Amino acid sequence: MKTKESKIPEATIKRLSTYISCLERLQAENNPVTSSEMLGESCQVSPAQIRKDLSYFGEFGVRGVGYDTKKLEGEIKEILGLNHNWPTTVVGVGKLGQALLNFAFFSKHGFRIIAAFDSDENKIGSDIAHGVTILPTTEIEKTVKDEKISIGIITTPADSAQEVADKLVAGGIKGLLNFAPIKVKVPEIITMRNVSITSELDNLAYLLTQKKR
Amino acid sequence: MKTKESKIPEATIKRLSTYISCLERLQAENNPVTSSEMLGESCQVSPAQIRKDLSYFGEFGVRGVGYDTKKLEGEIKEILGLNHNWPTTVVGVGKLGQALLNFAFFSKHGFRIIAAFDSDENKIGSDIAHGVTILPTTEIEKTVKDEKISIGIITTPADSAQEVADKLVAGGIKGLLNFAPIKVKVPEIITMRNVSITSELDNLAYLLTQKKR
DNA sequence: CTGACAATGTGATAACTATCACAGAATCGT
DNA sequence: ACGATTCTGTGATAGTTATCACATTGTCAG
Repeated sequence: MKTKESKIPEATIKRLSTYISCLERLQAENNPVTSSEMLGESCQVSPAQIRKDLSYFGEFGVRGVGYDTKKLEGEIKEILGLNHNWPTTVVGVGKLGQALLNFAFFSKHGFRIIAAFDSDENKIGSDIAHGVTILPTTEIEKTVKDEKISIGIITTPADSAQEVADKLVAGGIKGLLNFAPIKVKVPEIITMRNVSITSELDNLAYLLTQKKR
Repeated sequence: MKTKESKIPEATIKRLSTYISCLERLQAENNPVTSSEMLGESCQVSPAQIRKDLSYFGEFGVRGVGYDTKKLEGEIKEILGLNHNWPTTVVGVGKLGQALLNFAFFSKHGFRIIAAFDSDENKIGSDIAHGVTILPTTEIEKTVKDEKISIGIITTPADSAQEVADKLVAGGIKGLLNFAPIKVKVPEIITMRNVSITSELDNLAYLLTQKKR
């Protein structure tokens, strides 16, 4: 895989991820080969867009034929770096944290959950995390350092999110995914993404309001 | 509020939602008035961007002074339609569904949870939904119709998401927010948004992979 | 071997979004 | 009362992303 010099639109990366699941579905439906048109149909993206997205990274199809679904899935996973084995942790074992820990997706995409943390003593050592060890949040820095954990997922309430992020950063975390409804500040070097459930709902409200007119 | 004819960038709408929570924080920190610079600092958006975003909808500030934090928050909620009291339902009372039902945000932003649905009989009538009635999924169509529910939140596993969406649509739902990791197909008239936790994680993996080079 | 065909890969173009820079408007001190 | 000051609102501009259209390349039948 040769990453062509220039920079890739963020939207392209987002779509690559959806292509993976569409390719999985196409395989399950017995399509060893697909076209940009068929794939586009399957994931609601224009065929030209798909070809353009892929062209940033190389040539994966065969002209006049299409794409090998299985091979293309592998190529995209390679591009996204899903074949690295990312040591991951979840901080905040509330309902949302439990939902994530219960999520088959992780192992399939190369994320290995090393540990979970919570500030509630009653949860320490309990079985709610599907086999994952739950440690007190005081152990975050040490554990991240010792286990070389590179990805942290924050599923705490808003008011402890910043504090938890600081601890993860102190331990040497590389990337953070924040579900708490607040903007967490971290040093430039840390890769940070926020998932804002609230803004998705607000967005929906806006679209519906518009439609009424 | 006068919506100027032209169409608004989706990114603008996304940001408006974050402005709300930043304005709340600024108020909590005793700032009755703020500037585009201070607000920008607070939510990591450029001052020019904020002014441009607001300018699509009217004039909300005072030149030489800034914005009344409380008033601006109200104006943005008005723009987004968060004062409408949206009857809402959650389908799928697993961990993620429970997390959402437990989420104070809803009432503050005008979403009123009318009912929740699950296919698991043991959950019907149980107390896991924070006071919200849990009904069997067979009741979806009727309830949505009777209660005039306009927003549906899908938090089922992937394999029942489409089926559930169909029932909601049959009941006359207006907008859907889908958390299931699959693209659900609905008629054009329905407003649909997908929250893809998987693609956020994939995105993070990609960014980290890049950084290594 | 060759020509008809099918679907990719990509340069050119159009559409959209963000940034810049400054004119305009309100406040405050003297 | 007025000039200095401040910060908004916005037209112009630059930058980014998606779409289009077609040249290119591989397949397959006869």
